[in-house]
Amino acid sequence: MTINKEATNEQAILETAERLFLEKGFAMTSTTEIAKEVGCNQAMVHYYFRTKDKLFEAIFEKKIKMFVGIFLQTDEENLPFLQKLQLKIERHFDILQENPRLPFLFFNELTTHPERMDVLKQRLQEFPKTVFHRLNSELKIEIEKGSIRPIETIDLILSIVSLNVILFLACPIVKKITGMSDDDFQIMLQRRKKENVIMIINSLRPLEILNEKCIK
Amino acid sequence: MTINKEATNEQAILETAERLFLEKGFAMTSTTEIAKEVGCNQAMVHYYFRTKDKLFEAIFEKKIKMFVGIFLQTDEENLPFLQKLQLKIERHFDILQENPRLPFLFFNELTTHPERMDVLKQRLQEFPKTVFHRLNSELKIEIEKGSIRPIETIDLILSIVSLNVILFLACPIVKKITGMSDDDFQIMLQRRKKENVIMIINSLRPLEILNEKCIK
DNA sequence: CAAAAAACTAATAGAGCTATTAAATAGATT
DNA sequence: AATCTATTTAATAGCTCTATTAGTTTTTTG
Repeated sequence: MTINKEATNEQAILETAERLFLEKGFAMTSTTEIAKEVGCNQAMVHYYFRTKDKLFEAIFEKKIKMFVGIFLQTDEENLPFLQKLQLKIERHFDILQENPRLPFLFFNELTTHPERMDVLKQRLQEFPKTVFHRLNSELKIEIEKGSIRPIETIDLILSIVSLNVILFLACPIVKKITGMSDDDFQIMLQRRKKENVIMIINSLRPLEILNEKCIK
Repeated sequence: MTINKEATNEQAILETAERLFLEKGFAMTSTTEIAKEVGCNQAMVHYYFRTKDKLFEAIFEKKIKMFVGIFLQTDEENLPFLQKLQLKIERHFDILQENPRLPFLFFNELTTHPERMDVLKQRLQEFPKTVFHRLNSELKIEIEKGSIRPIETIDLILSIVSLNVILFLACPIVKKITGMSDDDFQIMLQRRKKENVIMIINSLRPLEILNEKCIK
């Protein structure tokens, strides 16, 4: 019990802090509040983590590692391009669903504390150089074959991230404005996951007619 | 000069506050800082706006009005559906380009201060009932004609907003990670505006082959 | 020009927050 | 049991922030 408890207090602070930071962001969460929720003295938070900032960075870095790690998974699949793409989109969506508040935290903290981007950049060093280039070369092949329309790799990535992320970012807003229940929102999420795949893959089809008819 | 200056001080506070709130959010901006930037006494901020919260809401409501107002513009256009859609997407993107920090402010403040959503909801009352339904009925007609694939109206709206918004939200992150200059970013924005239109419109084409080949 | 109103400021109350310190308690070790 | 180490706490220094108050300066107005 005691050995457990010793490990438990530091862990409890970490977990509570994570929850509160994700809920309300760094600025709106105080060490006092964290301690109150854990049920310990406020000084304990500083005993284990020295500063609020260090506590945050411990959590932030962990989340970045987790997030990036999954993308660095080697694709064991030897599938056609579009099927691989579909799996990637779905996997990305799944990660978000498991960490629905992560986009908020990332955008919010990286915007209000640009210096935190250094951790991110350092952590992401190899990310563009592997994931990006892998996707890039596969994409170029498909475009040359004419099986998908011309598109910049960065645009495709941005579009996938953007479509997948929006509902998690807008979740409180959508719920409030539509008066939707949690269950309804979950249903919407499921539909949205499929819709995003269709959206992306359909949007990659060669243009032809479109050029004449719609885009000036 | 004096008459000008009197009107000027309140105005200066409003403008400076707007800039700082957009830059760093509500929590990270103090009335002391606003006053310092304006070059006036900190009590002035409270003289004109009583509380920091009221000052924020004055700005927030103005921004919402502006943002919603543009969408409520009657579409004088009597164009084919897809061309109208293209114009809407482009107009939406333009508004964002003129207010690049607005998405950050909206997502950030509505998430950390859910009570602010009441202002938004009240302000948006007729928005869904006009814009949404107008798009909805036009969309259903096109779907029945078979000229575009089946899609929920809310999904289309979310996709447009999401694709248009992402770069403005991710701006600091993208700049930092890619080391891109401001000019390069502007170029990217221009490309992205076109890409989003192509993306959306292309993604609305009927499915057929896709169903068999790619989506299980 | 005198009185009234408006604009402005210095000072500060009062609250909350981070971080530290010094002391107390509990657990492990010899 | 005595000592040492790790954990925990109370107290508080020191800071920053919001908001108010009471008084001063400036502008307007009769």
